[in-house]
Amino acid sequence: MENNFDLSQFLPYALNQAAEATSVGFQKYYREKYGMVRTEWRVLFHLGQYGAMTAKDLCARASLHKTKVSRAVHALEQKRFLSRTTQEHDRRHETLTLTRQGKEVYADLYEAAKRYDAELSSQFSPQEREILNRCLERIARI
Amino acid sequence: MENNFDLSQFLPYALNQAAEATSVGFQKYYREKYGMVRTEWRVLFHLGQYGAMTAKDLCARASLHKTKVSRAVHALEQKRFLSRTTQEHDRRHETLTLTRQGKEVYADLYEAAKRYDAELSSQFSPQEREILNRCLERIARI
DNA sequence: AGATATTAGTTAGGTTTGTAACTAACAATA
DNA sequence: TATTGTTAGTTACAAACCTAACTAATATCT
Repeated sequence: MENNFDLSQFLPYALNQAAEATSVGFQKYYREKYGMVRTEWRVLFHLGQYGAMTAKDLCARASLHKTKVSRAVHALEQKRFLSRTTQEHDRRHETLTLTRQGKEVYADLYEAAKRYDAELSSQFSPQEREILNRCLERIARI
Repeated sequence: MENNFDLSQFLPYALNQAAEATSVGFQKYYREKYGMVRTEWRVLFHLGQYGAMTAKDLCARASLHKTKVSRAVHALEQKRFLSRTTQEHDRRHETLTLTRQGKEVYADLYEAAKRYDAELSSQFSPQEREILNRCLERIARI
């Protein structure tokens, strides 16, 4: 068994370590300021970026399980960050929309994310950053 | 607010999505074959790659919390994949060592990981792969 | 030596997650 | 119009997790 394969270079492992390392810093922000957990942040961000949609759409877009989304939506509703309206033509669907407050929170987190990302990016050359993005995107679509 | 910053390019998010995507496939393997969960796999791999060590060392190396390690060690002990021996000179420390069976499992998972990694890597040029590794390593050390 | 502090690892209690079973609304078929 | 199937979203229960408090062993200080 040749020893050419190191744990630290095993892609799933390296990705997890890196993801964990970067998440911690940002998590602190939305957690302390708004009492949100990761899934809630994701749901909020998706709604902020792509506009109102159903929970189903959100699941597909964010690769989140429907139970996770269901709970996050409930939590965000309690915080008055979003509201739901049942669709008339099919009462099984409900449209999720950010409230004014939700939009404000989104805007704040958006700016924070941009700053945080810029800070992280400063560790890379433009070429590295470009390749990194490209690779991550490709992997996510597996 | 310029729209030059997309969620899918936010590093923590992109890393998490990529990590999740790659983990699923491999997880299936050690889960179904050995009934192991992620932390157990990590502990086993660290012991396999770097040899016997204490739980404390493992925490530091793998960036895992001591409670997670404690439980994983317990589970792996139950499965007879590792054994512990209290150190004579300081009875608070216990050395974790893979059993013969543990080493066999490690060897199997090692080969599986290598195959899986090769499969993933086939999606990248050598240059991309090199830069990706380098970037991930740098991020993990934040 | 005796009191206090530190360290390695475990346990406990509340929270979050994951899987599976559920409800309610609609669709399709007979 | 009953029956059966499908779909969007929720709930229940068990497993996993996090934080904090704990035990036992050693180190330090007086």
